[in-house]
Amino acid sequence: MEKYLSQLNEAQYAPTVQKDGPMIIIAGAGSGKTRVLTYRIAYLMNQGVDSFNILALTFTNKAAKEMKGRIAEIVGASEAKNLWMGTFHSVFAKILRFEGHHLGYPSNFTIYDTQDSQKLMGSIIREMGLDKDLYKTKQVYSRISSYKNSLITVKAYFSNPELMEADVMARRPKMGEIYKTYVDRCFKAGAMDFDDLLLRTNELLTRFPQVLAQYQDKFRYILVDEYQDTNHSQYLIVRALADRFQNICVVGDDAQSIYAFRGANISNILNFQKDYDDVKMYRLEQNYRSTKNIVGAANSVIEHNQTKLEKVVWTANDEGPKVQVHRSLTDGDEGRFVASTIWETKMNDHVPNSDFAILYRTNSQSRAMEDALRKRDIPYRIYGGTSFYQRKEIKDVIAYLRLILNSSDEEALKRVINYPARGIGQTTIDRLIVAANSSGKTIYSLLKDIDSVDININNGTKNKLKDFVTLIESYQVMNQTANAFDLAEHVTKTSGLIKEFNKDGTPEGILRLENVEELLNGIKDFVEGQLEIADSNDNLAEFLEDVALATDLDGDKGDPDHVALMTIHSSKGLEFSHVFVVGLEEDLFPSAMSMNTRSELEEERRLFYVALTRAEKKAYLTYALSRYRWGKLVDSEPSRFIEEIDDQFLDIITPIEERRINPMLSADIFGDTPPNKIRFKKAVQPKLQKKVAKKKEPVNFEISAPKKLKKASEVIPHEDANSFGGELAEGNRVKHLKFGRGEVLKIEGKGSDVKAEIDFEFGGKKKLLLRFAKLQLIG
DNA sequence: GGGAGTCAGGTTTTT
DNA sequence: CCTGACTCCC
Repeated sequence: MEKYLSQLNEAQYAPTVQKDGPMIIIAGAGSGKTRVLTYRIAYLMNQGVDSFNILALTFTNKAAKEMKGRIAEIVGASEAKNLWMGTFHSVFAKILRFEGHHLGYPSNFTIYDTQDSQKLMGSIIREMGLDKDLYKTKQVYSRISSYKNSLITVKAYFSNPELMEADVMARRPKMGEIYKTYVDRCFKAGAMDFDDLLLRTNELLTRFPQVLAQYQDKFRYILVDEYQDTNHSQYLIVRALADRFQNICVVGDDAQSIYAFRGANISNILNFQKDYDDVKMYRLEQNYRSTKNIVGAANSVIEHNQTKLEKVVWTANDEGPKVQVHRSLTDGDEGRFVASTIWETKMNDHVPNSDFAILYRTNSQSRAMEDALRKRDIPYRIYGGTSFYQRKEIKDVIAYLRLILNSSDEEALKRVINYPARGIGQTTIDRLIVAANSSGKTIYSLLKDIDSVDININNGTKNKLKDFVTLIESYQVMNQTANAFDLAEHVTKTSGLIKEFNKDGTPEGILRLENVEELLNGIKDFVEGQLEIADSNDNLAEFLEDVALATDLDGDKGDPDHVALMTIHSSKGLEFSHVFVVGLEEDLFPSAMSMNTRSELEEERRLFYVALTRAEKKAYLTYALSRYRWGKLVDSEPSRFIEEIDDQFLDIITPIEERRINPMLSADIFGDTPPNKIRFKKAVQPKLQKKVAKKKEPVNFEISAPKKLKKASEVIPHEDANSFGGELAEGNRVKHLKFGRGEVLKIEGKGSDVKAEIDFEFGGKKKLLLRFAKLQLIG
């Protein structure tokens, strides 16, 4: 243990070895807070605290897993195993499995994900006959979610005239009724949504003092990471649990609070000192991660925020290269710049792919990056976005499993009752829902006894429903003895799912089958992993819970040497030696949706701060003058955040090729106006933009279906015939009007069909038909 | 009831 | 551009 403690600096050491009492650690980016948390837990155990008595709440399950691994190295794996570590959602889901019966939930309750919740709300809105344009599912969802996260139950809602008034003013007078129906339906389905996992925990701890006492006694030492991103519901859980022993350690950085949109309340961290007596406050201000230039740039940005705790993040690290700002013409060019920079850096510095991260504001930006990376054969992985478990085919399989485990699960039932098609149509389902609502029974229980239900369904359909029940029941019988893997495999084969996916021989269909296969492998791994721990057959429930709460960050499979692509939100807590923050444009970052209030804008700024401080050695900030949005090329302006960075930390680059193409740009960039103050938009000539727009196409050239090949020919300049004959050879250096200089990598084809694959400095690798390409040999 | 074809509408960010 | 909801015909 001593050996580990000696690795800490003074500021880190003090909070690590403060065993008891409430404490807050304000930890600047890169200041080693994970290390403090890890060693602190090890230290507690070393001081005789039972590992069963420690609860650590992290932001991702991956972070928990990693931390557990580190702790295991120090105190031994068998001890570390007993620690309760994980996200709020996963930890309290586990507790609710044990204790949910107090609240009337079965232990095998389903966890509804966002999609399930929204579908249910959508159908409630439809059933109530409300105007779906007025009651937009997503808006209703976020409204209800925010009630829940603020602990406004249905009852509290109806006893709060102000809330009801607000919804009436928003022309949604039926909000309360939707809320009530939604909650009832979830309950009847034996389902909790994400917010319920916290809300119901609060309910449990409030209504059942003996349960509270039990868990207070269990969790004598509580640690909360990323405290700045806790919402009110989470805050109350922590307060309740920590109330007895007050051994509560929270770690966070107000400057990195980026989850207000899902109810995170920055005042939780700002007011922590008022919540407990005699709070010890520690500050970690030395950054070990990044260079002076990166830290300086990040500091100068966050300076612009009004709401913040005073804190000076500094570093003793090298100055390092300046933060590079790069302008591109389009998002496609931006991608190519990033890809070619990665490629060059790899060549020059011999660094692995995993040293690079590309961070963006919205998931949709990944596309252009992917295309460019693929063209350069740079391995990458996208984190977040539509995660594996959200794919339709995966959700289909999961829905069967959910229904087997909890036949009240309405959303699962609706998903699979007629998929694959078995002659049970919407009309039948609607009638069943009506009958279920009026009788207070679940749909499945009606189905089980369909003959005695007075319902307008013909006998043919009734038989189909009976067959469906028989099918599910046969699975349920199997589940009593078989393990989750065998069951899942059996289900995919016998339900007709595999057949359904097989039906279309398209590449997408094959991909779907592969995904299902991957899911089955995942279940197998899980089952085998579980077998080591416990010999229970009841691992299906646990698997489904993991799936529901899994983040894409959690499982790191495949070749670990890849470039990481993710949203800035997902990148929180991670670090990379080279970081590209792309799409730094007004309306994109800061997002157009977040510029209405100062606090929204400040959150965007904190988000930018998070992005920048992920970088250890070098950061690139890129933006494009125009970008494809909904398939249309849209002009954009550089983000205000670039301007906000102190010039001394920046290195503003304009690609040579761009200057050559458009002299006006170079006039701007080297003119008297400070480069980062220029709005470049007007300097771009419309004509140029059109040409650039066409360049978007080759992106699809190699990777897409054959039908798109035709389009690619439009891209290759063919106004004039080729200026030179067949003397082009591999290794030649050539010059192209648009793509600049390049090296010929390969020549293929013959006659009028000779193609050359050329790696251009501006535009990357391209295959050009020599017949059309205007190439010029250069020395 | 099912399937193919059409059309509007949607992008912040996630457990 | 892509997805899902809707419509129309078998």
